Amino acid sequence: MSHRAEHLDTIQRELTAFARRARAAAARLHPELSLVSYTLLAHLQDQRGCRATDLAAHYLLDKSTVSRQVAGLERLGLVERRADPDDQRVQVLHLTDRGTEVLDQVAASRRTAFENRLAEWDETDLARFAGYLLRYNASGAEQD
Amino acid sequence: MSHRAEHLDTIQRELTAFARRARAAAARLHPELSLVSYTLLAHLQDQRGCRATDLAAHYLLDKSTVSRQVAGLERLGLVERRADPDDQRVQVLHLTDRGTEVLDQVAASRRTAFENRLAEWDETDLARFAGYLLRYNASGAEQD
DNA sequence: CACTTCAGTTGTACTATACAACCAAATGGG
DNA sequence: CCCATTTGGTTGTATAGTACAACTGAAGTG
Repeated sequence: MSHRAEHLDTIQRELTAFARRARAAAARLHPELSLVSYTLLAHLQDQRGCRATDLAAHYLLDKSTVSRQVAGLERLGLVERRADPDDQRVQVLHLTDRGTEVLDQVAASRRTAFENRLAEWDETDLARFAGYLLRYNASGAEQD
Repeated sequence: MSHRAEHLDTIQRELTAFARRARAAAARLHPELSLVSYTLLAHLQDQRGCRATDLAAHYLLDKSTVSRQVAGLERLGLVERRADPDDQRVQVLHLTDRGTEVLDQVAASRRTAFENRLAEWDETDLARFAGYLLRYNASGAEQD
């Protein structure tokens, strides 16, 4: 096998291994906020509110899935729905204060976990690794 | 925020985004073999057979989960159980010919997907990216 | 030989997810 | 202006993956 093919295989294998473990690991670290909930909240914070449909489109989830996730987050008091004056069908989703608080806390603890894990890496390697991940994800967002 | 912290945030965000999408993407590509089944089969091929308990330990899965996954793979005719002459409790799992065939086929198609996605990358970047992923996964396998 | 450990299965429950059917609001062409 | 279509969202139903706990049977150990 060529070097190139070996690298491709390694990348495939290691990304797969990571994907397999990530959800469970996130759940162990934060039983109160699944990986999906976390990303939805983070997106709401980022966008300063958006519609359920936007979340579904962005994360390639079915609208029913988003509907139920949002319902759960609302039940937990982390998200609130506001009417859109221009379109009565639309609910604009926003983080509540509590939602912001929980999200910040979970984000901080995740950040700490990453910091520990990557403590030995020098800045050059971190920068390159971050760059590669961005590049990888930006290439076929539609595929995986 | 320091550069270092920014890189850490990017890595966190991009790995999270990847993890969120990977399962669904794998399922779309191969409805007949989920990401989990695929990794279990690959492990069996790699190890030339092993016990259910080994799979559970290696992938941090509950033994009941593995038991059901294996049952499914056996039902599909991809895996067979052999008695361990030295220990009547143990079932040594092996790929069947059909299992090898299906695994090779799926692996090839996954490889093609990765090749397409990474077609523009030069070999140096591939090698570095592969190295970083290995290093990342090798640091806290127990965490995530 | 009795107690404990180990491999694996089964019962039960929960989460994430999809697809399809549905409802209500908005929009656009006759 | 009205009805057909589109759009945003919910609900019913089904499936997969997972965990935990209770259990069975075999192996090891005092």
